Amino acid sequence: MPELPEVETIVRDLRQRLAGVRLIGLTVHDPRIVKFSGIEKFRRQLVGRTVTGVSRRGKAIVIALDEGKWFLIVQLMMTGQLIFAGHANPGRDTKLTFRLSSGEYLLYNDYRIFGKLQVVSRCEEVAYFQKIGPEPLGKEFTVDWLMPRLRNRKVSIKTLLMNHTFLAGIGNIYASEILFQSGIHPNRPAGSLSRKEADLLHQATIEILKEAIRYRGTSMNTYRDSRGEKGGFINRVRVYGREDEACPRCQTAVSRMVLNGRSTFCCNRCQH
DNA sequence: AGGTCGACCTGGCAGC
DNA sequence: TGCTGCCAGGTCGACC
Repeated sequence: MPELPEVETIVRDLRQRLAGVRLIGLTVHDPRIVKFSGIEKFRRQLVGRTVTGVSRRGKAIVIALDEGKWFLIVQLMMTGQLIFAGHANPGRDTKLTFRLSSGEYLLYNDYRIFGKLQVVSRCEEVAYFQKIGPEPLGKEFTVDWLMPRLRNRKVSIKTLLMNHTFLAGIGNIYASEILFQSGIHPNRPAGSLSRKEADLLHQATIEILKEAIRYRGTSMNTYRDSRGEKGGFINRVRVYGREDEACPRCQTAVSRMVLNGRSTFCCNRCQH
């Protein structure tokens, strides 16, 4: 479900509402969501600790506890949600309920149970952090970084954009949107991009992600922010999920194809 | 090494 | 109505 803009939206909200808040209780409604330790250990690692910071790396939420002695790492994967509630009533998909010292509750919902929550003392212990590439909105991501890394790659540029060991945080929706914005066809071998095209791709990546954060992300289906609200970028999506609708640039029908097993949307006339 | 594919899960929906 | 098959925003490991 959530990609970089959605996770960033959630992180900014959590930072406001969780800073200085103590976790005073934890109810596990579905033990299958506790995957990295036993339930009792998981509870002991969390209950009584105070949130001292919230940040993001790739699509993972990093919640610092007790001045960074511990970290709760949350990967929402496809269908995870972190939602504040004024009551403790779990919904059908609620897997965890945190009771907060602020009087609120924080629900972890996840109907497919793909999500991962783990408590570590050092973030480097998390396998995902060991392998992901740079942040697309960070200083390291420049055309000079990008260009040599495209060279000789035969994989489609869309598949490469979604590869988190290459670049962190871009998933299926934004890969299609970024390529439309760049005028580059998703099918193009990554190594075939010219310097000019790499430049367009670099610009579009930053523009689209920033715009999506400004609109609080995209809700195709299950994404909700920490208030339980949908993301506003759904109204600004150019091609994703718009098969047969008019391309916003040239009015040609948007086409859908499958690349690497994932739905991919583009305009065959605007994107080369 | 780089690239591709299925597995992990559940539920909604289209089609018959 | 009720069944079947397909689809879904991510990540990992097995395989070629």
